[in-house]
Amino acid sequence: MEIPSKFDAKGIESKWYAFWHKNNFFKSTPDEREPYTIVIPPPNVTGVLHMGHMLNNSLQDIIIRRARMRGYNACWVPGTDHASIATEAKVVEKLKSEGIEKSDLTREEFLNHAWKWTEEYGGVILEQLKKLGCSCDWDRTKFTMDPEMSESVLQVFEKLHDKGLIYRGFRMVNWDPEAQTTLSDEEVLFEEKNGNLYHIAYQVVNSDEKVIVATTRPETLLGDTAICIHPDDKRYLHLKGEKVHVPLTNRIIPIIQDDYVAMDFGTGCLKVTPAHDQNDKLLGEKHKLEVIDIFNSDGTLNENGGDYQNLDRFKARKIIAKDLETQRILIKTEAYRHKVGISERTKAVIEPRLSDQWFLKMEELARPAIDGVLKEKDIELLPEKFKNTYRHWMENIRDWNISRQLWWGQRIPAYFYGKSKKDYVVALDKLKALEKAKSKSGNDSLTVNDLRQDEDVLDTWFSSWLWPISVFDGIRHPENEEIQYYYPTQDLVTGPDILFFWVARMIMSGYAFRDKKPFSKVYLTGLVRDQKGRKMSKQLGNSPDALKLIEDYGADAVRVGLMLSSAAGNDLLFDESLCQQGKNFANKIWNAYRLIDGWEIKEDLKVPEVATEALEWYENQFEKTLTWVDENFDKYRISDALMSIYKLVWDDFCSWLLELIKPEYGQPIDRQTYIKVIALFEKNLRILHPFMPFLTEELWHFIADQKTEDSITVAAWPEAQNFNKKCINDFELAQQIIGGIRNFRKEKNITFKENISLYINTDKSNFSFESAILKLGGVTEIKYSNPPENLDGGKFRIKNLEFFIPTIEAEDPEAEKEKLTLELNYIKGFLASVEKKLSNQLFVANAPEKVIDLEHKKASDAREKILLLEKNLESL
RNA sequence: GGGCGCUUAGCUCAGUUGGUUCAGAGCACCUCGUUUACACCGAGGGGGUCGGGGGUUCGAAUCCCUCAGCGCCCACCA
Repeated sequence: MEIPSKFDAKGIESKWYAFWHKNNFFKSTPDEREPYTIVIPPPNVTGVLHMGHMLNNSLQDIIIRRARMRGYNACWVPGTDHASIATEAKVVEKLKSEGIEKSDLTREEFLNHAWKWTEEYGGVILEQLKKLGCSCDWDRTKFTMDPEMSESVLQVFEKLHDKGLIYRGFRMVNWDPEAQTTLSDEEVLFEEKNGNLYHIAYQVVNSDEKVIVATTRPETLLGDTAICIHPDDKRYLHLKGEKVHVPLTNRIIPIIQDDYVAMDFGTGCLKVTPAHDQNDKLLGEKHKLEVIDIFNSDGTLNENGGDYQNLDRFKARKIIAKDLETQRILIKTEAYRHKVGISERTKAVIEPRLSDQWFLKMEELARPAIDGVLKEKDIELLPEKFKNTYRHWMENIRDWNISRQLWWGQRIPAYFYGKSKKDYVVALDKLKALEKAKSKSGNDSLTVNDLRQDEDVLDTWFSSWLWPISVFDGIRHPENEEIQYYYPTQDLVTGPDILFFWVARMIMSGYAFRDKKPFSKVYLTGLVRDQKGRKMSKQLGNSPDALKLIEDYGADAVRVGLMLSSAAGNDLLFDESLCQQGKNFANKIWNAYRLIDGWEIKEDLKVPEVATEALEWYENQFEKTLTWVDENFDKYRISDALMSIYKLVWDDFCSWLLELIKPEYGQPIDRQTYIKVIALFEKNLRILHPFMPFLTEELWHFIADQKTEDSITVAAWPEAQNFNKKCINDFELAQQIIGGIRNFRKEKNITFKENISLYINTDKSNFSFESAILKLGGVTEIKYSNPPENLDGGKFRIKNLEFFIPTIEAEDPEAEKEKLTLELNYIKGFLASVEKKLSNQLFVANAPEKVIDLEHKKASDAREKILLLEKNLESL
C-alpha cells in the first residue's frame, strides 16, 4: 500500500469516531472491573465550543483514555446544563428579534419557545466534543432539566426545607434590573468605575444650619429615612435629636447617631436609605427606621419617586443632581472612583433590593466540605494554591439565595394557600401539597384551586451541584447499582472561575446527600488567554474559532498544541503556532511509520550488531520515559508527560533508533529487527494514544496482524519496567561522541560522504556503542590508541577523552593553540574554585560525604584534563 | 482594605527536602544541507550574573527580610 508523505487528518477523524461509537468502546456498564469515573462539567446547553472547553475536555479525554487502557472500567459522563439565566436571556433576545416581548407571553408559551430553542441548539456542543475526539459514553448523556434530573433537584429542595436549611427570608438581595431577577453573591462581579461623590446640603428643621452629606447615589435621597453621624463627632454633637428636610421632597427625617459612620470619610455624615443599601438596612433595623423603596423591578423610579416617577435610575440621578444644583442644594461634586456591582450575565449594575427570597443555610453544609479537603485530605485540590482560596470562601460562607425570578429552570415546589407569607407548604406535586396544606392549616376544605405555586425557579447551580450524584440517579434511588458502582468519581477537571459556583457546592452536596466525597481529585485548569495575556472572550473577539482550528490542523494537533502549552494549573497564552507544532509532530510520527513500512524484509539475514545494540538501548530508554510519564500523570502534569513522549518519539525513536537500524539505501532489513521495531513503534502509539487518538488509531490499524474490529482505545497501556541505567548512560556517551564528530565535520567542512577514522586515547573496553559511532559518525575504523606522531588531523575532547581524526590537512597550530589555551584557562579556574571549596574547613566539616566525594572527583578529573591539555600544547 | 500567588534564555515554562560536570526544556533565532521517511525535515550553533537590594549558610534560582512590577481571590466605607 502506498502511504502519502503527508498526514491528512481530515479523512480519518470522522471514520474512526464512527468506528469507536459503533463498537461501543466508550460505553460503560458496571462490571467486576474497578471503575474510573469522570463527570463532565456540563456546558451550557445552548453553548458552542470555545478554547476553554477544548482545554479542559482534552484533559479529561486524555485522563479517561489512559484509564481505559489501564484496564479500568472507564466512564465519562457527558451532558449539558440548562443555564437558567443565560439561556433565558438568549431566548428573550431571540423572541425580541421576532417582535415578541416576554411580557406578552404566558409562562407556558415562553417555556415552549425555550424548549424549542433547546432542542434546536442543544447538543451542538456535544457534537463538537466528538470532533475533538472526546470518548464520552454518549448513551449516558444527561441534561439538567431532564425529568428525572429535575425531580432529583426538587427532592433535594424538599429535603433541605424539611430539615430547616432552606428558608424564606425578606432580605437585601442582588437585583439585576435587566434580567429582573435576583442573583447570588457569586454572580455579582465588582468593577471599578468612575463616578461622583455628590455633597448635598440637608436643611436642619427650625434652624439656618445645613448638614452636608456625601453620596455617590443622589437619586436615593428620595428613599432616605435618616441621616447618621458618629456619636463622638464634635462637629455634629449639637445636632443630636434634631431633624432635617429631605431635599426635593417635603419629608422630614431624624438625625441619628451610630459609630458605624467613618468620621474621616466624606463629610462624616451619612444618609440612610434602608431600602437600597445593605448597611443602611442594618442601620435602619437598629434604629427602627422607616423603609422606603423607590424603585420598580426594571430600575425605574416608582410612585415614591414623586416627580421623578418612571425615570430610569441613571437618568434620575443626572436630573436630580441638576435640580439640586439649580436649587443650590448641591454644594459640590467631586470625581470619585469606586467599585460597582455588575451582573455576571447581563452586565447591568446591580441594585441592592429588599425582597422575599428562598435561601439555603450554608454553614452546616460547609463544615464537612472544609474538613474533607483541608483536614482529612479526602479530596485533593490541584494546584494546591487553590486550597487557600477555598478555605477562605468556605470559612466565610454566607447563605445562598437560590430563587430566581425567571421561568427557565426548576420551578420552586412551594405552594401558597393562605394570606400570610407563612401559609405555604413544600411538596413534589400539587396533590401532595394539598395534603400538606390541609394538615398544616387544619382547613379540610382547601382544594387544588386554592394553591398557588411559587412563581420563581431555582438557581442553575442548585441543580448542577448535584451533578455527580444525579447523573447516576443517586438522589431518587440512593441504593441503585450505578451510583454504588460509579460514585465517588475519580477526577473533576474544570476552570477555577467556578470553584465556588460549582466545585465547592458539589463537595458540600456530596457529603450531605451521599455522605461521601463526589470526587477524589479536582484539577483546576488555567484560563486560556490570547498572546497579549487577555482572557479570551466573545466581546474582545480574540478567541479563535475552535472548530476551524480542528479543521485546519486536525484534532490531534490541536490537542497536542493545547497540552504542550498548558503547564499544570497555569493560565495558558494560546498561540496558533502551537497547533502547527502539533501538526508537525503528527506528520513526523506518520512518516516514521512510512519509513518502516517501506523496508523490504529478508528472511535469514543476519541481525547487524548496530541494530541489536540500538534496540536494547531504546527499550531501556522507553521504560525510563514511561516511568517518568506515569509519575507525571499521577501529579496531573499532563504537559510534562506529553513533552517527554514527544522527545522520546521525535528524538530517541526517529533521530536515533531509526537512523541506527535503517538499512543502507536499497538494502533489505532482517526480519527480527523489523519485528522488534514495529513492536516498539506500536508501544509508542499506545502511550501517544490518549493525546492523539485519531492518528494513533489509524497507524495502529496499518500494523499487520491487527484485527480490524480491535481498537487501540482498549489496547493495554504498557506497564513500566525496570531499566538499565548503565546502558542509557553509555549510549549518552556515544551520542556525545557522535555529536563531536558531526561538529568536527562541520567545522572542517568534511561532508558526511567522506569516511573518516577515529583515534581514541582509551581502551576499547570503555565503550559499548562502537557500532553506533561507526554508523552515525560515518567512521570506518576506530583505533584505541594515540595517533602516530606525524599524522595530520584534528582533535576534539569529551570529558577526559581525546578524539583524533586524521585529515589531509593539519590543524592550524595557532588556532589550535588558542583554543587549547582558552580551554586550559577555563579548567584551571574551575579547579581553583573546587580546590578552594575543599580547603575550606567549614565545608569539609559540614557538607555531606557524598558532596565532598564529588568535589574530589571533580578536582581529580580537572587535574587529569589539565595534564592532557598541557601535553597537547607542548607538542604544538 | 485584607489574603494568596507570580517575576529563571526572544517567547512559554521546568527546576523535587538549599549541594554533581560553569542553570534545563519546547518553540523561536543563526549557520549548513535538494543524503533515497518526513523541508510539517536533518545536522550543528548562539543565547540567561535565575526582578532589585540585604540577610542566614561552608554552600541559595532554591530559606528569611525588604523594595519594585504583574496577576488572582475576598471585602458593606457612603
